[in-house]
Amino acid sequence: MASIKDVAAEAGVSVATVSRVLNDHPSVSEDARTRVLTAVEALGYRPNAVARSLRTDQTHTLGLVISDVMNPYFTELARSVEEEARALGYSVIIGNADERPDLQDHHVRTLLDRRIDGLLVSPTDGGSPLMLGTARGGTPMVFVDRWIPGVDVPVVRADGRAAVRDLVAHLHGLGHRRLAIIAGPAATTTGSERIEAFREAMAEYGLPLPDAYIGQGDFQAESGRRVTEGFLDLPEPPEAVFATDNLMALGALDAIRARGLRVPDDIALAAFDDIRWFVHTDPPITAIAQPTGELGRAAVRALVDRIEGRTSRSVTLPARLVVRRSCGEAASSPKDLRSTT
Amino acid sequence: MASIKDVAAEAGVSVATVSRVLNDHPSVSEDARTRVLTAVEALGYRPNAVARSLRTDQTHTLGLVISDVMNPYFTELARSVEEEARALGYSVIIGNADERPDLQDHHVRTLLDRRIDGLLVSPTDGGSPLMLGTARGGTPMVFVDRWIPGVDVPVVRADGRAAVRDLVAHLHGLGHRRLAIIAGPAATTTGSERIEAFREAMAEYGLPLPDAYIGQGDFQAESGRRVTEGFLDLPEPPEAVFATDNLMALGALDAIRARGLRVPDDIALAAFDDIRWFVHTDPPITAIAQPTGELGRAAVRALVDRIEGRTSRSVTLPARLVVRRSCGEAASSPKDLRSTT
DNA sequence: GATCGGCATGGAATCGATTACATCCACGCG
DNA sequence: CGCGTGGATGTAATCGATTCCATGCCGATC
Repeated sequence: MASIKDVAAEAGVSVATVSRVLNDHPSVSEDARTRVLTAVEALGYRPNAVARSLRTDQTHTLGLVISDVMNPYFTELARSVEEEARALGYSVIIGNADERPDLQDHHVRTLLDRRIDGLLVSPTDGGSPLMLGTARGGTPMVFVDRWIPGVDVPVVRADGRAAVRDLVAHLHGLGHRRLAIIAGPAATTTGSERIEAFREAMAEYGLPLPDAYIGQGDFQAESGRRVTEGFLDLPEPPEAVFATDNLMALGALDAIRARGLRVPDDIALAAFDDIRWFVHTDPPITAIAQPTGELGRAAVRALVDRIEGRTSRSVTLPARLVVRRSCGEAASSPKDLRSTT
Repeated sequence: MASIKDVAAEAGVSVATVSRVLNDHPSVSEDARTRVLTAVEALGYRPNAVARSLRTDQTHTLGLVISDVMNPYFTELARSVEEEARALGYSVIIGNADERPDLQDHHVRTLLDRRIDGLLVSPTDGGSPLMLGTARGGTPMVFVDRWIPGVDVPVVRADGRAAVRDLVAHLHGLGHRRLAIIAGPAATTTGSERIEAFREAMAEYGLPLPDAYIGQGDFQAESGRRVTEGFLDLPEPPEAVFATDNLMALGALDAIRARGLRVPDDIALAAFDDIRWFVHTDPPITAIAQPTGELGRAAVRALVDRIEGRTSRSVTLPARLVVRRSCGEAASSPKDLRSTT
């Protein structure tokens, strides 16, 4: 592979001049510029990003550590992050933590070893020493979706509180009184926030929320199935189940099907995170939709602001309830049959 | 951030000795080793991967250029690639081409600029000059899922030919005679292979395949919708539609729903690529399943073999038909209600 | 006691870029 | 005509590692 030295030799100038042309420094003669560009073309020269990074201490790369790539919500997030980053001249390296703190640490470490310019994290847990150290240690960082309390890092997320209240209102309006929830890990902010919002909304409607109706999941499908089976085994099973993420909703659906029960006739189901497949499930699933793409883009903008020395602030966007048929009584208009992209 | 020089100073040895300890070179005294390790610990030193890469000309990084991350099939592929790579000591940088040749080229170029050790590609098209040049230029490379004919690069893929024949047999057995196909781009090998296999199978069963029943899609949901609308507008619409990827199947489902038609009563539907959501759609969709995880792992092994100087060969694994209810007449056993992971 | 082999270690070159500093030259002005 | 100014260019230091080569020392061998 041709190096800058080869280009310099070919063009009959020094490497400094080549470098100046490449970084369009003002003081280069027109003659030198064309000679260099011709040589670049002739040799098919491409600057070595590794060498450049070593010298400039910038990699133009962002790290994205995500809780679970197989979760369509995070896939979409990752996609929008990459798009916005590309638009701003950055590449993205994605690390999939698979909801495992050890894997999360592994990815943070290798990303730091690679000297990424900034880190976007959706933390799986309350914060390992490594994560906390990184946040304090000056690496530009932004939390997206989930965050770690007590750490001075901007957070870009959706607030589902109002939407959860709308959901409870919706269920209440349909006559459901015994509502159960499949919660996410308490160590995650989204996990605790969603159940808290649910609790408050239940209280608001004067509905009891017995412990038996609070199932502990881990944001993976299998836990949704397990918890739902527990609900169905109760002497008095709930009339509605609210899964706090889409994968657990999928697991819940599995469990309900396995018993030969029907949604929503036998039991209602709703989910946090709206994904396009929910339109096509049997029945279409009522869900709380986050502005996923906007979240990803805002997170990148906040991070790049930080990297490039500007200040950046936290961003909170609203989530909204999308009513479909899984809680009973179809919505009046047929609009919900459309995909929600 | 502490550098090797700081460690050397702290330990009272030269940088050479520090480097030897870190790369556990045999000839280092026990004394020096412990002094260095203590210093490393004390300073929280981590080697700078950028500098190391510049010197050794190895990044321990693989590039993965994928046609479309939002496609669950590729998401799963990416996940298994990352897992196997991690097990072998490599990181992965994913580039999402979004089925766009220009984006694909963009990612190949930036990956090469970063001097990745090897490239895994699922090409969107027949091969840009850049892609062909890279393949010829000695960068270790492996094609996965799709490939470019006439290029000397190992291919890791699934062979769907037998499964497509099984599908046609299945449809024929259910009494369907007018079968239509939503094909992928002819420029992709999977696109052309699938339609060819379908054609052969149709011939085998003595079924005609008029041009009107061959729709041209692009592996994205929207094209599946458009093509299916065309089918439904025909004076004699098909009795069954075979979408050659999961997103186009989703689009087809949209189109069918929009007309108020029902699957499989009014029209049968089958898809290439089995994804876990197909179990939960209304109705569950009959699909051809690829051994996705195994493909990803095999591809990484082949690539790493190449990188590390061993020889590597192409791998072809079989795909298989998973019968559900979308083509009519439920399968006899209820086994298909399980998730296929 | 001189020579030799081998181990531990340090000095310095190197990878491919960027960039501070020095140099040179042309031009304009007093 | 001499000097200052500024633009174009080259030399060399630098980033943080790895690694070749030279050196010094120790014990073994003759």
